[in-house]
Amino acid sequence: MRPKDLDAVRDLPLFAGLEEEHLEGLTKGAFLQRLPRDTLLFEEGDAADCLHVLVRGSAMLSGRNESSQETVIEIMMSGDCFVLAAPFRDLASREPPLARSVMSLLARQFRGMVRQVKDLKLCNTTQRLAGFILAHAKPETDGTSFELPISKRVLASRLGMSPEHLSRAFAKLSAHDLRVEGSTIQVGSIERLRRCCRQDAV
Amino acid sequence: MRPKDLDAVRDLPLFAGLEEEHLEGLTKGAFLQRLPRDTLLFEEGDAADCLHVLVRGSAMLSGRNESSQETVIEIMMSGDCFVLAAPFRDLASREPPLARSVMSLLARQFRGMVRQVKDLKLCNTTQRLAGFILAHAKPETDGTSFELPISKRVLASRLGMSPEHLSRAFAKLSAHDLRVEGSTIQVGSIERLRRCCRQDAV
DNA sequence: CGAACGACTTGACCAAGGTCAAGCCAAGGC
DNA sequence: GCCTTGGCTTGACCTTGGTCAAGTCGTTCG
Repeated sequence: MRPKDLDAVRDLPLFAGLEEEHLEGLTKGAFLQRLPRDTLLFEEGDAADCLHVLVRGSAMLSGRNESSQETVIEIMMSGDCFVLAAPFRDLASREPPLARSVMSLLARQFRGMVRQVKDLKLCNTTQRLAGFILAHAKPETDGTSFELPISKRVLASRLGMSPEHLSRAFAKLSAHDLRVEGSTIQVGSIERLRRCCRQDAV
Repeated sequence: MRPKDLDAVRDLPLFAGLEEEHLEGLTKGAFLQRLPRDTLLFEEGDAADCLHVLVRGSAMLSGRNESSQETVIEIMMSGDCFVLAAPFRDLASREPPLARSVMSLLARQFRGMVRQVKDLKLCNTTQRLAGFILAHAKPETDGTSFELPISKRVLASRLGMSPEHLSRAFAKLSAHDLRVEGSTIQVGSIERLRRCCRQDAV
């Protein structure tokens, strides 16, 4: 790695105040990648085994729907770091458990928000509701039922739709083996619900 | 604080593996709050001086528009922790800088996503574009101009609209002292742009 | 018990934004 | 120079979902 690029990395706010020896260790194995445009850096589910630092150019974090539409969730510019999961491993073994816990909690909350952005951009109201129900129906067996933890008014707001439209979304799902009675939801078929999330043609 | 509640807190995954003495120190000043419904716990901008652990009931993280509409961004249930910024202070002084940096970076990325969720739910396309421009127009002086760092197609996707509609949004803003020429944006009046974000009646 | 309230539903209408098609224009290839 | 390509814009049309109003039903309060 060229000293100039290495310096750019070492000067990042992320590494500010780090002792030289620690910094040395972290950047020792570092290498510079020059990537052609439109290169896929990594995909959801890949092992996060690299901390990426964008030295020049831009990169996009994009999300994909069940129906494989795509949306740009965040745009990274020079100096931005991503896949922070990467330094976790090192930190995890060296640092006290509390730091680790806080980081993993933050990371989880972050993923939750990314998920919500994806849903808002790529799913219609019925699909978002179906997704919410799927996430809350435990155990994931046909016929399982659960109580809505919140009022339908609040649920509508959380899902980004009007209360009126939430009603209509429930009505649509009722045609797909879902029973709604007050705040009790009974899922007739997990699979049919999943299919609602995937396809738009219901 | 009742031993039973204290135990519930100590058993949280967040504190898993923590040495007893450290745990003692963290929970020593803890207290249980019983809050009536609809209590406002804290607002954006408040000093984050408490780590909240939800023992029973539910809480909402909600966002508010410039035009003071409101939306529910996340719903917290029993066992959830929030305002993780809180333990930062303690950690920051005790832990190595890297852990601190990673946490603050994660926190920043998290806030970015929250911001995006708010925008998607509460702003129309023109307002989102105006917001993006305001965030990228540096210095924040009338007449300032800058280059779009990405293609308009990608920008549209990032802002959650079709490329066609992005064109129309630019056209609308052109009536408000914004000049667009290729990928060069010139902001005639920061104030007028801000007003676009606030009001819906343009 | 009856009134009032609040949460939800339903219907009619409307507006924001997506889609499709056509056209413009600058850049690159022949 | 001319043609093609790709990014952007514009217009016409349509879908999704919001808004407004009315109605139902269960709960609380006199």
